[in-house]
Amino acid sequence: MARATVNEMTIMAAPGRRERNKIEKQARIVEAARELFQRQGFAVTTTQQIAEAADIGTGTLFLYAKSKEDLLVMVFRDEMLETVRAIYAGLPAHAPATDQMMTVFNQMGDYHARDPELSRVLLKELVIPSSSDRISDIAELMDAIFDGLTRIVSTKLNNQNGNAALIARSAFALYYFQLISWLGSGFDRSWCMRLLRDQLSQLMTLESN
Amino acid sequence: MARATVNEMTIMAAPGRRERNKIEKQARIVEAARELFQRQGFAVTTTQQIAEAADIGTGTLFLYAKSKEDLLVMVFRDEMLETVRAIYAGLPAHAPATDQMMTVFNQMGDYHARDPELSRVLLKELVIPSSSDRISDIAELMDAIFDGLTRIVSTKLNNQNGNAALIARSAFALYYFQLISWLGSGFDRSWCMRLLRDQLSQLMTLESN
DNA sequence: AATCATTTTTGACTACAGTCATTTTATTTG
DNA sequence: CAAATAAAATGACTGTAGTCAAAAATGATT
Repeated sequence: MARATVNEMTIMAAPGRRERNKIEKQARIVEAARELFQRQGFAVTTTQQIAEAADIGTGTLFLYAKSKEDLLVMVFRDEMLETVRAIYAGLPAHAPATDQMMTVFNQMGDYHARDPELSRVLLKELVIPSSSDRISDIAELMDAIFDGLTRIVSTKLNNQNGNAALIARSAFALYYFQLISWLGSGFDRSWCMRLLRDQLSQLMTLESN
Repeated sequence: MARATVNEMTIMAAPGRRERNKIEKQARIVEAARELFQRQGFAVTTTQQIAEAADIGTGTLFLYAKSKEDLLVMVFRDEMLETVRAIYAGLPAHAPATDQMMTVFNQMGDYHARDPELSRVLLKELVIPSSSDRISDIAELMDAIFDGLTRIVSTKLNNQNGNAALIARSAFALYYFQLISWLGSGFDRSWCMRLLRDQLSQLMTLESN
């Protein structure tokens, strides 16, 4: 009878009402945070402002993000994944491995150069995340980058692919360190990039003989 | 006469009273901070507590450190420099370069393992320092590490030393990234170290042929 | 529909880092 | 030595991130 029907609907919509509300709310929060961080900067934006813009209570915000910094990672997460994929997609196919890698890293650099202030805070949080949720998010992002690099390395490599993964990881570590030198310690960007190129080409020379 | 004598003394002690007070006060602050951070942990220690333990006013603290985190870097600065020098001094002389480097990095790891919680906060601050004073401090520390690594690399290397410096820098970048993976993202320490060893030996193989 | 149980939201509240106008202390000058 | 100047210290105060006990919303059960 009617009862059964109602139950069915309830069950079908089960991962529904509440779940969807949460997702939609989370999206609102992230959007509000993005807009405010980008327009005003991280430091001057208050969590109150974000909560207000997302039309939720102060306390609610911290059910969705562990901290203000955590929020910043949420904001960047999708955008960075997207960016990384776009970079790999538009890669000149038949260039030497070092050049290809430098193209990737330069474009990632461009991305951070759009708002160095914000990227600085982000980097701090990427290094030591404040929640385990964020650790997985970051791992996902890094894996995407690793995979791309591994592909670049292995196509240019005649030997086993166990090495390719290791080299890709090394390449990323080298990039990361230069990123920190640039954004964190104020070294000149192009100086860092030149150094990185030297390091990468050294890394690749080893394997190509 | 008396006047002349007084003037002389005043002049001789000129880089004196005030300067010495400041230096002594700074030392008291750093000691107080060290003791409290190590005994209680960074998060639960308040700047009030530190000021009180150093026997100064709340506001005075921030004339000597730009922030609570800055204070932590001050605490670690000398101790780390010391540690690094000790590590290099006690290095087994005739081991392969990779082994020597791993000895260095393992001992640095031991140092951080004593208080991972504190090292986590420290690492965050090393990556993006909050004052330019600290940038120089950190640069000094890193240079000390670089120099040692460069020495290791160049003794084991037949070719030019321009390469040695570059390799040393790469080696450190690889270490840094594994340190972050371990302390920041919770990867297993020995897993990170094994990976690092592979990366380093790959790096060194390149040059030895 | 009414009741109960569970999950989610809320904003008043707390604790604390960092600031700043005022006061204290050291140094210089007449 | 006293007055004037400069440097350093101070602690009451502010703004804000994050908490938590109470309330509202949702869903289940009869």
